[in-house]
Amino acid sequence: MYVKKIAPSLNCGLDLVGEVLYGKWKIRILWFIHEGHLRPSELQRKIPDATRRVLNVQLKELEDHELVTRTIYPVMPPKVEYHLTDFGKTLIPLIQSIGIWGDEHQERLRRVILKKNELTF
Amino acid sequence: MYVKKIAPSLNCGLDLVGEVLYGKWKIRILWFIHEGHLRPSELQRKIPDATRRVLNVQLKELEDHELVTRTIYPVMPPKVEYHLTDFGKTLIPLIQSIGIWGDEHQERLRRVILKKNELTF
DNA sequence: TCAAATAGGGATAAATTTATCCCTATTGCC
DNA sequence: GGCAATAGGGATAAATTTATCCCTATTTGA
Repeated sequence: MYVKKIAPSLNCGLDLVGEVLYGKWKIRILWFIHEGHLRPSELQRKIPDATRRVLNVQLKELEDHELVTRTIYPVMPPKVEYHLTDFGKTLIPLIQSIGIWGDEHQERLRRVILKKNELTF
Repeated sequence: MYVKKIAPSLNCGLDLVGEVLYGKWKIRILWFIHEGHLRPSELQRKIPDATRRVLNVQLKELEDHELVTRTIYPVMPPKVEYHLTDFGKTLIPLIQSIGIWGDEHQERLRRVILKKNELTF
């Protein structure tokens, strides 16, 4: 496991949120769990651009940060479900607002993002 | 300048938001500009944990993404001001909500973040 | 006259995050 | 019997992001 060398900034609310939500897929993971995609394999299908490995890593961090719980069912083949904690649920309205903002400004966002990258792909 | 090798995911609103807000200091930069800290040197004083260099880099990206404008005053010593664009201003309510959530859950966030890192520092 | 403030960029190193690859185990299905 | 689905972890490479260091220029003030 990677061990940090630089202490995080924890000065204000925004810093703290950054520490737990900063991760390429974390917000989407929380959203899809909220939508009822509870099992790792379902999440992977919903987020095909993320590798299985990185989903596991980020789920583990979300769990450590008490935003989700992990339940293991002792069956074979293995079955695991993630659920939002009450704490995690309090983030849903925020994530929803962010998603709505992104959807509303979709065309513009797509344009400015591609403009910056157009030489690349 | 760094050129990306992997195409970004641009499937949904959340993906798009991620592309423009993902950056260690971007949200805080937007917030402080909103608060009236318009000049690079002021921003640096507000965010001492970020280096001058990385602030410049992230401000440039925010400008490319049309969230802020950069105004150069032809005076000496140089004076530059950043302002939110109308587009950028539409993000402020979201950022405010995020900050409030972080402030409200400050103790808990601090605890879970430090728990994960306690072996490190 | 020298230091500090002002703004910013290039080159490179370091830190961090993601991706790739491979391995474990069990059950049901063809 | 072999293959897919299930869940996940270790080791390592690659990608990406941040940090460090140094350089340009000008004016004001000590």
